[in-house]
Amino acid sequence: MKSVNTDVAYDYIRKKILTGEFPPGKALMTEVLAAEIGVSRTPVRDALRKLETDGLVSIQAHLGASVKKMQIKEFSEMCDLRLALESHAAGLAARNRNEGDLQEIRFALEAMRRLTEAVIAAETEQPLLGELAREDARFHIAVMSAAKNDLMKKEILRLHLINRVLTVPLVPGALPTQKAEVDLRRREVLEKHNDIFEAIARGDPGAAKREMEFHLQEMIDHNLRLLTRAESGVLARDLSPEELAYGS
Amino acid sequence: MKSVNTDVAYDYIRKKILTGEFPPGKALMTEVLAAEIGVSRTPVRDALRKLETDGLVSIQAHLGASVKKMQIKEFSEMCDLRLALESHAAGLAARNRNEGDLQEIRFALEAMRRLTEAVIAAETEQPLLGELAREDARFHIAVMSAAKNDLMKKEILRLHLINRVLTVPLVPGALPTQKAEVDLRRREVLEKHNDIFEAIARGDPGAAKREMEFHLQEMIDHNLRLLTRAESGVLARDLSPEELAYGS
DNA sequence: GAACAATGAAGAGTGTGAACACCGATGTCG
DNA sequence: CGACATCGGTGTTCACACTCTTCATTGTTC
Repeated sequence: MKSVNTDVAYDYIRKKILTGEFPPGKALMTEVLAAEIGVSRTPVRDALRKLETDGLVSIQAHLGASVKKMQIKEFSEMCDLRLALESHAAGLAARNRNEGDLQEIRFALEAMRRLTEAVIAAETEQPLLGELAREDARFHIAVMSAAKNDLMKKEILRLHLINRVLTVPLVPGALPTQKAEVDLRRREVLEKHNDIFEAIARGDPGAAKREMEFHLQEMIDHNLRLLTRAESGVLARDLSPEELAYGS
Repeated sequence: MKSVNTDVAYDYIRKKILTGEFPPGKALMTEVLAAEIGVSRTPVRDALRKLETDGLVSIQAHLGASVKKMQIKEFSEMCDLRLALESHAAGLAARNRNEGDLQEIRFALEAMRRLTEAVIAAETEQPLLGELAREDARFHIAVMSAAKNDLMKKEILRLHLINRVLTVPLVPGALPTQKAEVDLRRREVLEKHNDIFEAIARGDPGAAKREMEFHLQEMIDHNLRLLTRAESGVLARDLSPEELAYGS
């Protein structure tokens, strides 16, 4: 299948969801969307169904579609899934990486280091935070690519996207914290990334897996703490080309 | 969505694929299927799309749908995915299992032990092999249930199904082997299952994970050996209720 | 003169669109 | 407070248009 109009509708709705323009819970009515996009209801229906399998949309018979809204439990389960997959991928990466993979990971890591210091130095962090998050994603994507398992990479990317739809709206200033504390955490995260990189670079699967596992577990705990407190506020960052390309 | 006719079509086609009646590579034409099932083409289309996301069907624009036919590489990647997920789930199971979970796992294990001995004793094994495979599946499903992560369970079940569509056709007598050799392997597999059970029972996540990892890796290697040699022969076993229910 | 490649038409099958049928929700009336 | 009617919206059907494939025919080259 993969027809033109269906793709147009799919890309359109998907982007709106990922940028936060369609917030979790928003009703997605085929007729409205069809008129908005300029196609018939059929390709919109197809697109929604595809988005459902991506995990971005939930659909109930005769009740319509809406942007997926996760419960804490479901979110936590999804994070655990990601932990299992991504740490395994890190182990594979340590085995299968080649020189190009290492370079890509190193680039992302260096960009993160530069941006982290810039963010810590700056007064107003907002614009740089988006960049930092993008480089973070680039790092993780590079690790997955180095694992040389396309199926796994695809699956992890899917989880990343779902993860973002839920966590991005929380980023701004959901939890009131000390800047010094946040800065410390930033440096720790950076060091963790460095540890992961080094384990992969020296070809130590066990260590790479453990480091990634530890890093993700920490991030998950952090996000869960945020989620249990905050519930509103919307701010989206730009997507990396690879993330945008996923599934299309 | 999830409407009646779509579900009917979905269940119909899915069952045909899983029982082997629609072998890998078979073309699935919407019009033919629609007439066969007694509904219109639209719900058939929807069903095929859903089956595509399940990984059982592949669809190309203007070329139609067909039962998924995997390359060795893709199969190997999928197995690795399953390894990552299922071993992680085994670790979780060791943490989260309750008495009921343990009992269910123990039941499946005892049934496997009984059937394994029966198969080894019997001359003509065929009918018992299906039962044994079913109990094997039941064992793994019980472990996943004990992990208390529905998302992960669903994902692993999905992989199990894809796995079966590809491996079941190979089972009969693809690889000519000594009966004594096969019997030895059967006992080893059984012992592995027992090790996994005991690790979960005594609440040792690390051991449970390692045992499951080892067991699956062995199974994967075995299947890959088979796959690289044989290519034909069809024999399907019955599905457990839970496997049949998956996704509906 | 034969073989192969290129081009055209025919056919099969899918993607799309608009109308109809059905279901669930909401509001009103008894 | 409950039952019923109305309405919004989806699921389904059917018909049409389009795309791709395939096969045959023709032209070209060895």
